[in-house]
Amino acid sequence: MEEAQGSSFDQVPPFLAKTYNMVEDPSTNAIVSWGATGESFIVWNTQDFEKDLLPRYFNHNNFSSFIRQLNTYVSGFNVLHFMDF
Amino acid sequence: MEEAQGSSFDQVPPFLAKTYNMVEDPSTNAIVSWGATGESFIVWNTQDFEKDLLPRYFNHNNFSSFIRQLNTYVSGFNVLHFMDF
DNA sequence: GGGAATATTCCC
DNA sequence: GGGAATATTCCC
Repeated sequence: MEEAQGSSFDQVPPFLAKTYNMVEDPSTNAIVSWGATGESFIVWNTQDFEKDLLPRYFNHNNFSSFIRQLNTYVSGFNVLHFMDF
Repeated sequence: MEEAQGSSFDQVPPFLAKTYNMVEDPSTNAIVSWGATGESFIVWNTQDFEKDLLPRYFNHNNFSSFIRQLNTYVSGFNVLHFMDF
C-alpha cells in the first residue's frame, strides 16, 4: 500500500467534500438530498438551503456563491436541480 | 473636477475601508479604538474583537485571518497594538 | 457561467 | 509574516 494514512476524503478538494457531506446528511433531506440515481442532488428549498445550510459548511449564505464554486469543479455537468416554491 | 461621483472611500480597498469604519465606530471603543496619535489602533479585548466585531465586517471571526490581510496592506507599518487580559 | 479582484485559510 | 491554495464576491 502506498498511502496508508487519512481517509480518501483527504484527496478531495474541501469544497467537494463539504458539498458531499451536506447532501449526504439525512437530517436535512427536506432541504437537499441526492437525486434518484445518486448522480445529482436536488435543492428542495432554496431559502433554507442558502440561509440555514450553507453557513454550516461555508463562510457565506449566498446561493450564487455556492453555484459559482460548484461551476469551477463540475463545469458542464448536470449535477443539480433546483426547486422553488 | 475629474471624479464627481461616490465618496473617496470608493477608491480605498474594501478591507481598509471596513477596518477604518470598525475602528472609527465610537460604540465599540472598549474593544478597539484609535491610538493617541490616530496613527495606530489598539485592540483592547482580543476575544470580543475577533468573536463579536470581526464577523460584523468580515466573513470570519479569526484574529489571525484579520492580521494576515492587514499585513498585505500595511506590511512593515506599526499600526496596531494588542492588549490581552 | 466564468474571469478577475479580493478575502480567508492553510502552512511554512 | 507571507506564499500559495482555496473561497467568496463582484461584475461582465
